[in-house]
Amino acid sequence: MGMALSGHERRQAKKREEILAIATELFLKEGYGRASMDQVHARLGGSKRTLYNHFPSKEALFEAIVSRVSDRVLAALQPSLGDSDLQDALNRMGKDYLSALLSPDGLALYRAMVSEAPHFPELARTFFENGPSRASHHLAAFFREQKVIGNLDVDDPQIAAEQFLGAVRGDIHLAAVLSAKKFTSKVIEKSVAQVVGLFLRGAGH
Amino acid sequence: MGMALSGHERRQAKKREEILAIATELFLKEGYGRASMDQVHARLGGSKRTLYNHFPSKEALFEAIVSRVSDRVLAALQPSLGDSDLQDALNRMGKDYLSALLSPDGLALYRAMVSEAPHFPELARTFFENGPSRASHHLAAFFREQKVIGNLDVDDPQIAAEQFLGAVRGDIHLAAVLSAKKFTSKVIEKSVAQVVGLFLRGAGH
DNA sequence: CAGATACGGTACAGTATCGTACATTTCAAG
DNA sequence: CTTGAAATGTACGATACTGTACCGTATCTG
Repeated sequence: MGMALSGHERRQAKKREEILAIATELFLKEGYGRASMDQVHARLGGSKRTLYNHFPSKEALFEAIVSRVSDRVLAALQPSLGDSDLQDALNRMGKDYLSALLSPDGLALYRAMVSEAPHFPELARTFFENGPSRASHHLAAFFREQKVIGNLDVDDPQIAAEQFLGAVRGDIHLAAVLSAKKFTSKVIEKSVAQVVGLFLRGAGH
Repeated sequence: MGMALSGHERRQAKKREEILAIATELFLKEGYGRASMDQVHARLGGSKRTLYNHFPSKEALFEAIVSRVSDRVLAALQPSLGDSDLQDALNRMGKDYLSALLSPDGLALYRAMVSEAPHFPELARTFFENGPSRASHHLAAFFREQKVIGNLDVDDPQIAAEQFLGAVRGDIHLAAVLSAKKFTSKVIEKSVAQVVGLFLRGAGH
């Protein structure tokens, strides 16, 4: 790894980044349907041919964008489940999870995937696997550990994890997706704390 | 109510229904952006002018569609919380709620609203108020009753209701939205049952 | 320096979009 | 039967979209 890049390759990579940066902003803001290659080209300047040299079609450009933003957002979806207190771990985990979902990129990515899933089934599939599914599996593994130790008593850790995260999303996530209204971290923390409280009373010890 | 309809009014109303039926199918299947007035006109037959006489613009037609489908779907979101056993009531309620969300119209409506919320903020607002918000308020009222009776012990019934419904949705709803995969009622029932079980252990008595 | 490669700028094809115009025809009411 | 509203059929504007063609310029490599 770390292959030396020739001048042309560096130049090409730089243009590619420039295109992706501009197109990402536009696509996430306007959505796939309303964003146009002409708009990308207008903000990018230069020739339309270079744009189509880097990305042979609008779909290809969209897929590249989603792939990049996914990596950026979904990385924050499997936060540290440290070895501290169980309650603290769940609280921090829930807060990080919800914060990632409510970030501008998180919301835009969610909208884009829900909107275009029927036309990009493969993309939707990998999004689900690497995003929500991965997050719940991560938490489920933690639940299994805690179950072995005896800190937790749940039937099916996998389903429990999915439902814990669902409860954390609550109505807040959908409200944010629909209205672009901001939620303070106070509200997030309080909501998460109540989920954790109820969950531990139901499954703790 | 029950105003006598003249012949012209009946005729007009019938055409309006015909347009709405065709357009609803198309818009829910293709989404607002990909569906076109020309497609509606092609399937409808007749003149384009009549189409535009009933609905002055594509946006107006979309709003009428969403309003109708909302009424149809969201009616099933506040199912009966009968006066029977608490556990049974929650199970039946959760199953009805999730079934409505996973119905073809429920999924299509959800996709449409998430997709177009930025461009139809007013519509998105009423959708949220009459849909998810109303459902959680309905359940919260039930929780308050049960709290008074002493069957339930929750801090904030409203938040508890939102989180209960969020847990019921779990990952199933998103998976259905993204992949159009069907879920059997067996899976739904089992998932709901586990939520109810955990919830009642945490907040019961 | 010579040749290859990427980039710039503009024009264009071909199609699709929303919405309108206009002359004609069906249909219900008085 | 007369009158007026609703529906028809089809042709258009005007614009926007994706993707291509052509030709000149700049930048890196050998």
